[in-house]
Amino acid sequence: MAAQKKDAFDTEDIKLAAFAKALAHPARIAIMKKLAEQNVCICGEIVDVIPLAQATVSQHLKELKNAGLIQGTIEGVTSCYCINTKAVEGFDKLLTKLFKKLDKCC
Amino acid sequence: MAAQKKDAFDTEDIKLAAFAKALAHPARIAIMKKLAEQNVCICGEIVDVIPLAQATVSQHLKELKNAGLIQGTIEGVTSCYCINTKAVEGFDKLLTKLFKKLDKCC
DNA sequence: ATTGTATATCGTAAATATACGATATATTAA
DNA sequence: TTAATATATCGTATATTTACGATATACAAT
Repeated sequence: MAAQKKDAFDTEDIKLAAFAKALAHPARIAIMKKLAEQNVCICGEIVDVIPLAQATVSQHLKELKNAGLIQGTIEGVTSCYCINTKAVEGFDKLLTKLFKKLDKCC
Repeated sequence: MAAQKKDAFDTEDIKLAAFAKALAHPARIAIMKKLAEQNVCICGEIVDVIPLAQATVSQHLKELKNAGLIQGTIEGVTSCYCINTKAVEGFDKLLTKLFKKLDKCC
């Protein structure tokens, strides 16, 4: 029985694609790196490092947050972001699984 | 000396984002998986497995090709695609580097 | 109370992505 | 040669993304 045309995508593929989409912009990669470097959650120094307007950076932060890759909490007048390790691990897991498949091939 | 605002993104971040973008759609994840499963390069059976019109699948294939993740060659009336292992390895390398950073944090 | 600062959100313009039917192209089969 | 088949490309509609300035919000400092 060969693989048949389905009427929808696998949930796993959708999840992985969503994670990939979250990283599909250099600004968001740079944000993740910055958050990792800082080790502890940092706030809007991110804006100072990303070559985009404050509003745009805020938008990118929101997208990473929506994807679950980062968390944000308000601390007084500032906003603190940090990496959501759990989610990143989930992402890593899905990717490793994919790459393992890819390695077996060709 | 703190990190300063740059006028552009890191080349590496741009590269990684482009790879991520290539996988930022469930159809393209599914295509990669299918190509990996088939082990050898396969042709348009992909169309039979992806829940999208032939033209749309062709478009997604083109994007994966443009990103360098797959290669395509014409074999008579059919078209054969296969995974570009070199590129996938490059992607994996960049990602591993990123995730290593992320793991150190929080 | 007023001012300043950090950040999010709004409104919006422009670019890109997604999807599909229709069509073009190229090869094989009859 | 003609017909059938596989696939790419075109044209196009719609949705989403990206970016920015302007504005709102909310706290801190004066």
